[in-house]
Amino acid sequence: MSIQKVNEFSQIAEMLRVIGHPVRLKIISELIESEKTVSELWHLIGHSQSLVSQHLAVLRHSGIIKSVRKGNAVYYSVINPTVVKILKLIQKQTN
Amino acid sequence: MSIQKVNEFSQIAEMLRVIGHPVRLKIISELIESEKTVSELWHLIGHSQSLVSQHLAVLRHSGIIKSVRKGNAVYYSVINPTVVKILKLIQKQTN
DNA sequence: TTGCAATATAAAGATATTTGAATGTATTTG
DNA sequence: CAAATACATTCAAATATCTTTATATTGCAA
Repeated sequence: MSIQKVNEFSQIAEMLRVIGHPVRLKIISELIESEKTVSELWHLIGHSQSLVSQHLAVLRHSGIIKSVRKGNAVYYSVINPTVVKILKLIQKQTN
Repeated sequence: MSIQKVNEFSQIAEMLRVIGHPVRLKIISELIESEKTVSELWHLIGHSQSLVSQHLAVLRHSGIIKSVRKGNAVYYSVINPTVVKILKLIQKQTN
């Protein structure tokens, strides 16, 4: 097994671990529907602003979502296409 | 958001978290190719028997793999179809 | 420029996970 | 039956993650 392969596995595992958290999974599924601000997410999900913001930071640091500031608000959206595909796959399985 | 939905999210997140570990991801990808024993896995992956066995237990408890004893050896294989689909999806993205 | 609304970050404490080492349990073979 | 092989479990230490609380930053409007 090459070093490349090992790194690949680690990176993929890391991505799966990051999306493998109930709050983050919920955030992602909301953001796939449409981009949203922190306060929209926070109210939708029913957790504190701080908690949502911190999970958003985790998702951002791992390159799964991006943020764009529009005035006072910060809009988040999903940018990792693999994550989108995984979520859609899961939704298909679940329904 | 219904209680059902919340539980669904938690269950899916849990599954993703479990497969989101480098050793477990490697184990799963080996087992998708073909069922294997602990000692085959252990030598393939390059970790101790104990470590591989423990991760196999985690995967087994979460219903992702099953074990079948054939005499002295215990054969493991993947039984969760969603996990298989996710792995195949990722492999497609990666190559 | 002061104050407010929105968001981000830091620190701390609680909890969970990971790992290695040691030990236990089946099963086969001599 | 005893020894060897294959695998599982348990325990403790190290490390990582999660949540809460408090505080900081940023942009805007008055």
